[in-house]
Amino acid sequence: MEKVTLLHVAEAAGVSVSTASRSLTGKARQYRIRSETERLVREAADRMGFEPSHVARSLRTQRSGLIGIVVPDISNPFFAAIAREITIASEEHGLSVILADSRETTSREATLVQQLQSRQVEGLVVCPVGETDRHLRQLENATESVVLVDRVFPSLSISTVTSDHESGAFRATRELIRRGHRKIACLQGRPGTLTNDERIIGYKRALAAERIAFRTSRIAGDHFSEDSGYRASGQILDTQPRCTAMFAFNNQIAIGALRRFAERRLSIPQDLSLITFDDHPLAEFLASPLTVARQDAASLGKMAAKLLLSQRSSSNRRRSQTVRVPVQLIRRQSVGDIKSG
Amino acid sequence: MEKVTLLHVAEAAGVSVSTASRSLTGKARQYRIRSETERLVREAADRMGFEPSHVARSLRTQRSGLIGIVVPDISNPFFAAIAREITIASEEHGLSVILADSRETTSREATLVQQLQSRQVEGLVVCPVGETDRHLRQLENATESVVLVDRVFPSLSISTVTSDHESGAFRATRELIRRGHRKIACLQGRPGTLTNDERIIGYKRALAAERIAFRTSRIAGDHFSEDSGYRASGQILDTQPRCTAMFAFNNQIAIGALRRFAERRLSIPQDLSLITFDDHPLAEFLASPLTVARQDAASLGKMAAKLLLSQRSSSNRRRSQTVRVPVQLIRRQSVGDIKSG
DNA sequence: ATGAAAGCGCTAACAT
DNA sequence: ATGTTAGCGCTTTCAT
Repeated sequence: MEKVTLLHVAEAAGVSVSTASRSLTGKARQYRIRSETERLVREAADRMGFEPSHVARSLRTQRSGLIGIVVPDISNPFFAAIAREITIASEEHGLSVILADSRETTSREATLVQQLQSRQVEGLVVCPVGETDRHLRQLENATESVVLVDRVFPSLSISTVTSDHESGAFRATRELIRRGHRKIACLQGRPGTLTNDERIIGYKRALAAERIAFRTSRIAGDHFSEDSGYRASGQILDTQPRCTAMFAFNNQIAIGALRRFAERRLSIPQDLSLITFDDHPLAEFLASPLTVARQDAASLGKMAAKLLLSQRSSSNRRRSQTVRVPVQLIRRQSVGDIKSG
Repeated sequence: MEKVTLLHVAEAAGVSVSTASRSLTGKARQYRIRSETERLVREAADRMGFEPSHVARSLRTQRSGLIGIVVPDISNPFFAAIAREITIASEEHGLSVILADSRETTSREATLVQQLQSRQVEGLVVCPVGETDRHLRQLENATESVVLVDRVFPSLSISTVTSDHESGAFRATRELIRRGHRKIACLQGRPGTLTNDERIIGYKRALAAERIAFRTSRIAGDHFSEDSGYRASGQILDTQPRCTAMFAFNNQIAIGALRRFAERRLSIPQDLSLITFDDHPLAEFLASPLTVARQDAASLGKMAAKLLLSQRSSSNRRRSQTVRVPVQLIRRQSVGDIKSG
């Protein structure tokens, strides 16, 4: 099955490549192609199973019709939801999406971004690993439009959209405090990332508001992963036995903690309260339905798409915008009351 | 920021494009480029921020270094796991992956496959919606290597990998029967798909083995979706009140059923038993940890990658292979005993 | 109403 | 050890 090119179709239809091209790309009217001729070309193309080469077209037009998305973990429902919204919006604009998973690895993220760029993507959405922004600096003056989502870098002059992490964490922590908890541990994600550090700030602010001392020893964990959640919760259990509540900084971390609690036969909220950043489709059906600070992933995705597509068309490319999306506290049953005193 | 091409780099380094190309693509040795020259080119490229155009390269070499994956729903952990394994294996072979989500829509699937083909992908893995195979027939004699996964079409001469659905469903149903259930409903997926229909066969075979009559009225549902699971479970509850167990044909359907049960204040397994096809990372932490017929998504992905990559290199392109992956029954607590009599 | 031809950026014969 | 050039398949300007 050798490939059929436009030239083959043109020959079969007895016309030139230009006429063939114009007939097949809907420019027949514009170029006053006889409708009879157009029909001939279309039929030939169909008959021969012609598939235009997007590669050649992209090279010629300098447009790929492609949007690139890079996420740290596509199996995390949070990122899947973001990617989905961007995909839907892009398709509405006749663009297709290519999705890449950096697997929480900065070097892979750098490679993927480069690859996407050299595929001529017209837009690029990156949910960065967040560790460092060195490899993203070049995006500041990229030809394609770029949006950073979630673990963004405010120092870069690139449009960003992320949740209001500080306020979300503040409210989550305050919820715990209101229910009588004073010794609250954080199962954090990757330190140094905006999302992690802002959540820490929110947590501290809530403690301070109630004059509860902050203790470094109540913070554990190093990645936004199930494994980190598992290790961190074990560490807290071992070293801070008087903690009555834990605050998991994302859904993966929460799963790790859940695994640890199950292993130690600890039940929630009787033995320990748990509050989590990020909701999950199954969160309400868990043995103890999770109380969460819910990020609106769909809104994050929609906003990212909006910025991306508006930058693409209009001239406000160089104006980098910043969007914050509110976080919603959803009370379920994983937080219990502590009798004061 | 106009784009820097190889020509610019070559000029800056004071060499020809060919020398520049060879220096940058690691062919310096092969072409006996002076290492001094090579360094010059590399430095110029770095300094100027040269990004080679993959598009031009693909057009010239007729190779894209791209593998395409199409799945019906990337936010389903089952498909995410498959995609991940294929991605990992592909990257090991220096290929990058472009992932597309058909959102359970055949027409979108057809478009995506076409798009990927015209981007010159060297390999294509499709997890079809499964409704019809018309749009996939042309893949039988495609130039790139193709593998179908999950809801495959055995009638096509394309390599396929899928689970042993019949045996999985047989064992799931038998488990229910052994625990004393006789009136067992199926919350099915999309009828007509291989995975659905083979599971129905397994279910019927298990009933027959115990001389339990099969009733069409105990089958409900029409899609592999949460919504279908929600509707189907409602229908069964309303029309088949004496059913003591339900068999959900995938994890999404199970979530829908869970939602329905919660709404009706039905608890599992006290009021009703539930068994599910597909495991889920959170399945064990649910209020009633799910007993499941677990598909080995990682193996499915690995096998698909293996077939894909072996077809690509070797000459056994035209030999289409079929792989079946075993399904494992995992007993947790969502299935309870019914006293006989 | 259609054709010829240039050229997108790269690689790889084929020269030196 | 390096340069020249053809050409991948398409779109589009410029002719006619």
